[in-house]
Amino acid sequence: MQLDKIKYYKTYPAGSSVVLMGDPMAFVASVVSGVATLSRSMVDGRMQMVGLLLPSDFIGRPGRDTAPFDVTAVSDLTLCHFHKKAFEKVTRVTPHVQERLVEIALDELDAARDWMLLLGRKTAREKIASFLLICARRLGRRQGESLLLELPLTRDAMSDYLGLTIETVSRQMAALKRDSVLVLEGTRKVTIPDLNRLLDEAGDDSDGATLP
Amino acid sequence: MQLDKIKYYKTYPAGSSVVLMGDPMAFVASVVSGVATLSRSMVDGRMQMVGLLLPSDFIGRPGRDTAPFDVTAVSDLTLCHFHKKAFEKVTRVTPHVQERLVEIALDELDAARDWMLLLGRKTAREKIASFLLICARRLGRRQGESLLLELPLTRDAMSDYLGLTIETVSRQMAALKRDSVLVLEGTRKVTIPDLNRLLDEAGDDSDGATLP
DNA sequence: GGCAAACCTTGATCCTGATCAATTTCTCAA
DNA sequence: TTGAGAAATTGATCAGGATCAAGGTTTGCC
Repeated sequence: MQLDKIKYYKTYPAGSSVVLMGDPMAFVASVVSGVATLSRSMVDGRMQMVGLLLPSDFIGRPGRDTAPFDVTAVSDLTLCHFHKKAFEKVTRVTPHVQERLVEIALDELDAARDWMLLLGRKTAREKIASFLLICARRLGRRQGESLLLELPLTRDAMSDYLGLTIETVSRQMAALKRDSVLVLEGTRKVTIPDLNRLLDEAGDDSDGATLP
Repeated sequence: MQLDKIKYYKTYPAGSSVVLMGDPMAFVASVVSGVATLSRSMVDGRMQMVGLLLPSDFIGRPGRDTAPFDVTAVSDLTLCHFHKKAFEKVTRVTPHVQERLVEIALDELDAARDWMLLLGRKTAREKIASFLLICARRLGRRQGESLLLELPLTRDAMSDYLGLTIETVSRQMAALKRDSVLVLEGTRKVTIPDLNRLLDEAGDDSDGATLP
């Protein structure tokens, strides 16, 4: 499609900033590899992650000029960029792409609203379970009865995702491990022996987890 | 515009349900008068408001069939409906409207992300102050130095908005009143003598509040 | 391999907001 | 105007998660 002509790749090292809040944001992009986060923060340093971007996810705000959040590479990250102006010129004459953008925005909105329920009403244990479930859906690989998963975030980033402290994350991970809801190998490799068990722990209405 | 031909009005009494989670949602609409809320809830009854709709706001999910949340009229409510199919037929050939839909979705997404920061990281007092600020921006009327405001929600609905209990909402309202951040006349009428004071209490980076 | 820095865990204590329990104040219909 | 139900306030107590404070483990660099 026409978009192919205006794209270019760019990489960011783990920990580096892609965009800072308030910066002009002259591109849209999609994640090729690696993990990025969107976050908002308060003057005193408190911060809340408001978006988690995995490969194939879209970053950008067609029609907007400045970023209302920080975008950070939490692992080495490769983005496929499009100059925003050029991108907009294409979309303006391609209703199909416009429709897709509405689609993407609504998906993010749904995710944000689930996340709001998590932040506002779930217990620490439920938050951890919910997060693992979200990761499992995107990154999990079946292995016999159980599900193997490599966490995309550090404990610290998980605490920013969930509105908790790092200590509480650590303790609840330990608790879920103690209760055999999960098996840990190191800090990032998680095995989930029984997905329905995890679903219960997350407190979600169990519409049977469908997975890759 | 073409949309005028396919619209119709409908009213809902205070407290009634407009759409239930999982229901097919064959319309899009905009709020003419009254207040509606979007909310998600858990099996055990815990619930979190995820959207607050005031006059001129848009309800609906072009391209989606079922509602992932409850829509409730919290006051008597009048909506201007459009059959979704007809609406989609119009938008498909009207890039301008498509663009507007992306715009609307991104606005909601920004609001959802601020809301996430509030839910995940703010104290009860900051939550209340932030909520009053949001209301003030949409509904406040200048009166000399101060700002007059009629709250669109009960204490109970405020607690669902903020991820608190009704008792905490009541106590923090009392505390802000005690500290002269606001003046209450009855439970719904609020006067804000000094908006910057409220801004400080909300913990937001103070980009001077601009108001009607 | 050795070392430093980052990352993670674990324990003790504290505090904010939840919970439980009465009242009190509104609202509005008869 | 009155009375009943809804909405809101207020008090006492509790508990989940934050905070403070050490240690223990990885990771990666020289």
